[in-house]
Amino acid sequence: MSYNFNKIEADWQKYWAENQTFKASNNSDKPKYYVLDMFPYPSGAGLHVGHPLGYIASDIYSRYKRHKGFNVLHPQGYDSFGLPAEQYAIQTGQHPAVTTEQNIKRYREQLDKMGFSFDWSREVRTSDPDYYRWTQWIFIQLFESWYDEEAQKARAISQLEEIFSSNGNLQVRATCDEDVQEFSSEQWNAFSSEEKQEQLLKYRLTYLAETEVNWVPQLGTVLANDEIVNGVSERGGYPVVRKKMTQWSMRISAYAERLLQGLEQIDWTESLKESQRNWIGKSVGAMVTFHLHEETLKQVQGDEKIKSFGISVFTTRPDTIYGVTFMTLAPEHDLVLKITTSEQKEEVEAYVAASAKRSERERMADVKTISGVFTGAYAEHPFTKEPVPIWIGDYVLAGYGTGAVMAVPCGDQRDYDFAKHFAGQKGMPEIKNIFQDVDISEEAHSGKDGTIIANSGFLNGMPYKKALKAAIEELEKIGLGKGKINYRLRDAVFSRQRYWGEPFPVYYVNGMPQMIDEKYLPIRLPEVEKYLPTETGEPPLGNSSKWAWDRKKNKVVENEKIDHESVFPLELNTMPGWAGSSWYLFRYMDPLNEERFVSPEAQQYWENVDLYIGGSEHATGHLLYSRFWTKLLKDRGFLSVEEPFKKLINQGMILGQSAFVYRLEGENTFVSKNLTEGRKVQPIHADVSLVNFSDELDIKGFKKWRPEFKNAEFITEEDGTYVVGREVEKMSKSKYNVVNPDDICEDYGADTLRMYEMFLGPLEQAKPWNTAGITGVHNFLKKFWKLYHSSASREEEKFSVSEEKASADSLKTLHKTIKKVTEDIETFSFNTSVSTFMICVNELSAQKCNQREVLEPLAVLIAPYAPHIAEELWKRLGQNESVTTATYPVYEEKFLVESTKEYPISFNGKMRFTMELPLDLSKDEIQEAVMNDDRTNNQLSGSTPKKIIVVPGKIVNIVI
RNA sequence: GCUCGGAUGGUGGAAUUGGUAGACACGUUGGACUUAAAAUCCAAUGGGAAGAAAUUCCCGUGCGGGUUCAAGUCCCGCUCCGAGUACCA
Repeated sequence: MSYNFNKIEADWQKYWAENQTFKASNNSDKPKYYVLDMFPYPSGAGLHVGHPLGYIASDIYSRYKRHKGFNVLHPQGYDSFGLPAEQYAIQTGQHPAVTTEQNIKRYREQLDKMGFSFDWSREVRTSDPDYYRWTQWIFIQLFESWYDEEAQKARAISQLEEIFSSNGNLQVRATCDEDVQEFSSEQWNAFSSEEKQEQLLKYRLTYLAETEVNWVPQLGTVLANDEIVNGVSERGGYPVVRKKMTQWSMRISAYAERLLQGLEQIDWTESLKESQRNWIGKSVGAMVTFHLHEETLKQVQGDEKIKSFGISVFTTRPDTIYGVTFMTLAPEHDLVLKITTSEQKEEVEAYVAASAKRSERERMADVKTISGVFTGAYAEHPFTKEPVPIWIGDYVLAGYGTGAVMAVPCGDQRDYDFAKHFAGQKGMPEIKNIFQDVDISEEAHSGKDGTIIANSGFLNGMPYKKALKAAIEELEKIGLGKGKINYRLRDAVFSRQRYWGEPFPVYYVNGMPQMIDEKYLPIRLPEVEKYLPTETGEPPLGNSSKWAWDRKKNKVVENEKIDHESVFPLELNTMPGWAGSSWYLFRYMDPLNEERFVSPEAQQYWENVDLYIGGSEHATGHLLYSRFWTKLLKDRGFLSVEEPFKKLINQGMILGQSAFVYRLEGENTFVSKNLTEGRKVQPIHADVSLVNFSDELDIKGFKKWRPEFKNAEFITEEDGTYVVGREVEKMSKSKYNVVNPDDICEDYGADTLRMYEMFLGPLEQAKPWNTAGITGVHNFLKKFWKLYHSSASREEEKFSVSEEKASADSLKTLHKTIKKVTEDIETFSFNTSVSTFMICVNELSAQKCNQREVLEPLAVLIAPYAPHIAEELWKRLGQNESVTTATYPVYEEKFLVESTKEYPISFNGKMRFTMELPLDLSKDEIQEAVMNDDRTNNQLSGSTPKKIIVVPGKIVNIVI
């Protein structure tokens, strides 16, 4: 029997399923290893060959670890809440749960065909109420937590209440809203319970607040910053506008420092860590208060707050404070209209109005244009007490720092450009230079090293570092500033005005949010007629007639029962896509637990993910949020680990090879690629399945493909073929370049697909898919199969393995292969191990090796890569148990010991010939042997070498 | 602009961390088997020059320098491509 991969693969997939071969146990004496893939969103299009790349790599590693004696957890599930199913529901009325279910079924079929060693008994789906019950529960934990900056951890909100009632909030160092008012214990205790709730909300790690959000009208929802790319929505590419809305937010900013520091402890790629560092955006500097100047104070008479607080700015360069030439406020800054003089009023108001109208996108697109207006107002320099003119300009962002900057043109290029642009105008003084011996006539001096501060009072003569420290100390002394660390990381908006997501376990009493007791979770998604927003503009859940909470009966009841006494309205928003994916890794550890999201025993056994494989597009979204939730759950005592993913590898994208046909403009005639020159043609995507390996189009198939091509004419090459153009693009339906893994499995088998995907190139690298190359891998597997079989005739192939001793050459080949493949797996260089297998099989075939001594370990060695063929051969070798239970072969040095070496002999660094010499020769002996060789004399042609370098075991180089 | 990657035959990609550049595969060409095709097997294949031939020589890892007996690999300066980020004070 020849290599019948379809049958073999179906048989073994069935065997694995029936025997639960890959079921992981939570009790084992073996060391544990947890391998996780980023779970997929089950889209309607199914999987294409790009998706499994990471799954194949993680599967190889999982299988390898099992052979190495580890108890491996390798689960899979679905991120099944999400926008596409809901958009589809809006168009067709089909319930998202129904389409999601169908898509999952299709995904599962596709995944099963590829022979993955997933423990499906642990499958999770984020849209399953038994799962999102715990997402809701975690939300409640966030609500019941505050961040204690003293202890650098989250604590229970009840402890905060105790502190308030005994000491007020004056001594509390917590991460909270900016506008918290100060209160004593007496004041706190006198608050009504509603007032108390209102205050606590400013401390909770998830809170309801009116924030400026990214609103996408076309999607009818808000999105978080990481879901916006280049000013448009990541999904769909719709424009984003700024809008103030009351939304749930996550106080992730509390964890900024720990999220940053934690990166040092984990084994992720440097580029990924760098993305997170940039996103967190730590800058160390100082807050400085500029009081308003006398003249300006008169103007804001009566506003005591402004009078005493002035304008605060954040700066990373307090050492340059004497270089402050002016100040700039963001146009949205609260103070702008209050301090503007009547003279400047008209101009300022016009500017504010104009910049409010500009969208984020416009502002971003147009960075070069410098604009701004003088307010007519002046602040007072904290040290010199001199007046400092106050400007507004939209290069200052309202959302970062305080929305105001002290402008030091001599040290900051943007301030410099602004100053130069408005030089000579009213309110723009000469640029102050406070750097010793530095020329600033052309540009600002932003360097720090070696710079000496001058013209700066007490800072004169100090280098950067010293001046920085001295300035902050002095500011603190006079009470006008203090050292401060600022982060770019914003709190994350957590509400979505969508249907297909987790409902919040929240109802409202007098507008104040209340958590539903965890006993009554899950709060299930209600049924709705329509998935669009309501006529009054409320989120889709507003369409439900049964969406109210009965506090006495503790259940969801009809809206008409709302009386605000015992029945209250429920939250209409749902949670964002990243809610369920922020903690799913822990659920796999204990997926059926009905008491907890994960039991402490299961979690402490599996700890966290040892190896995580997925795409780099989640760098600042999912990967940051799940780190945040893990830290919170650890702080609150529910987890024993600080980080979710110890090691992370990003797999590169597999790109499609689009095919193009060239249509003569305005005609239905297509010109073959090599004849397009000089003709006006339009390239059109053709389906890649209509093109063969030699880029020739199946003309008949093309005519049938789409009705408009039925009568198409073709100008072909001389031999009658039509050649298409090729281009590498992202794989997508609309480009007709999608290659389906099912078809590959059908034609070549899953083992071929698995090995070919690995063979394409390094895991992390993006690479184009080219089906043509797959025959190489397929032929390799056929040759591999033949090693274990004898063929008397073409049809008759019998299993045939000899029990005799293998030759030294064969053992050497085997052990060389074991060594290389093991090293490659450990370093995730799967592409080179496939080549190594090919070399091995080529060598063993040439040696006519068929000894069990070699072929048995070889079957185990290849099992992680090509599990089906390995199982079949293992069985034929007479084994009763699955090959997955076999121990990994051990490489033995003794088989590789060489006695001679083929020395490259080079002249002036260029290799001219090789010489086989015993390895135990000394330097001098080697030199002698080389110098006595005729070929050496030939190369020298009479001259004497200047120098001879001999590196025993490596090379000989003769310098002439 | 900044940050991080990358550039090697017709193609995908190897190269023990300074030591035989192009492993392995695809493609191409030639051959064997076959009535024929497919499949399979064998051989050649970085570019160029000389030779009947074995063979010999020159050029070659994006570009320009450098270090070294020896550079795809290390150093300096550029070009191009990709990813992330974007007025972050």
